[in-house]
Amino acid sequence: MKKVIRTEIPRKAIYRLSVYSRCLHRLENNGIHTVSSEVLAKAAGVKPTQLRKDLTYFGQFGTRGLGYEVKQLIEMISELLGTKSLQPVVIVGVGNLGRALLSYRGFEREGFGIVGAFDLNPSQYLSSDTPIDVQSMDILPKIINDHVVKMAVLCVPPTAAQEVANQLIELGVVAILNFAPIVLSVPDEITINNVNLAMELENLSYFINE
Amino acid sequence: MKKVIRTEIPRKAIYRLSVYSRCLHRLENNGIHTVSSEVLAKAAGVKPTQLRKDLTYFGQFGTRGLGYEVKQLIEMISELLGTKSLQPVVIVGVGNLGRALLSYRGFEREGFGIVGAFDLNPSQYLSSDTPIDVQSMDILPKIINDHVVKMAVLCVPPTAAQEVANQLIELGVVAILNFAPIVLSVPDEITINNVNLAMELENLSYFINE
DNA sequence: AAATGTGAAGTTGTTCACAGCT
DNA sequence: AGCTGTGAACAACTTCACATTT
Repeated sequence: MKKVIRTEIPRKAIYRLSVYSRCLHRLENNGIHTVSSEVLAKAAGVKPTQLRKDLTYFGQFGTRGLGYEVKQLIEMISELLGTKSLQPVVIVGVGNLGRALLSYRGFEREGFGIVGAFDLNPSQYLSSDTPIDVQSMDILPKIINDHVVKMAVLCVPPTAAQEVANQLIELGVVAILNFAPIVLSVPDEITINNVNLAMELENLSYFINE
Repeated sequence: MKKVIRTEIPRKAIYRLSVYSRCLHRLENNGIHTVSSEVLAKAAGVKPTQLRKDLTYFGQFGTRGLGYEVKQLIEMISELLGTKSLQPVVIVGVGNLGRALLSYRGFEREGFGIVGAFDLNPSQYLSSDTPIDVQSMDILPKIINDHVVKMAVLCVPPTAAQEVANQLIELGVVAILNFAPIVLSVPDEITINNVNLAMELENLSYFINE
């Protein structure tokens, strides 16, 4: 039944939850305890009705005549997104981009713990501050098992991406953040999010032509 | 009139052009000269009708009974996206993420030339292979002018993002790839593409809850 | 015969308008 | 009185069905 409900919730609405969460944190830091859909929506760059509709996909969290309690909304969003506990993540493929993501410490800051980096060519890469071990692909199964890893960041070359994705799925990974510029074909129950920086630039380029 | 046509083309269709382009290059490398919407769509992970509809937003490029000429389609897409000539880009904000993007050489590979990196704290950062100069923000106007830069990658902290965006727009930048996790408010004629890695992970996290 | 191009139908996502709480 | 929650209207996007071309 949970599944049925989920298929009815627009993917975009779930993305927006992350946006709302960020805005709410900012409000909280400013000592604001209660917020109306109008104010929060403005901060998030959406229409108030959309915010309200998004929230009602998951339940009723506001008080009519008053608005939403900031703390409670934060709580419920992080509950929904499953970000209350640290989520273990592996990075597979440590070329230029993988290295870049490793030295960028953003993942850790946001509640995701990188429990391993893997590549065909294991090595020790000295990031700006701490050394990071890039392990052999042989160790991948053990690490995924030991840490019960469900999430992977995929930075291998496009030619290898499908194969590695299959491998990850076989090992129990159910969500992949894919940086390889190819369309992965995976079973329905696996979630893929694609990030393609070159595509973002190309897209911008389209809008430049004056 | 050009503008009018454009507003009718779904943003998603323009993203898909990039996908098609990649697939077409792969086909070309495999020595394939002609492709049907069915085959190309499969490679791109979309329905054939969608591919055809997407293309007809821009004109008629196929031959009935035959399909599309690979080379010609590649040509027309890169014409549309404006990727035929090297587009100059500046990176503003060289913290962890900015540094990561600099050492990742993906932009250059895809036809975008980084003509400058800027930060409040100029420095020389030694990337894995070549040293990169991080220049003072004072030089930004000169560089943007000299290279006629229309595109910027924004990696400053969220608190500074809006201000820097305003500055860039003032200087003539019309397209911004924004990595800062805030909603930028800009004039309609400016295009913003947001990339937020933490949000992508949070989104995946939602789908993990078994 | 094969495959594109496209108006129309269908689906999904957004916004409106207002009923219903507090 | 103020602001949420929501069915209904609307808009955007996708898919279908088929006429059209080679």
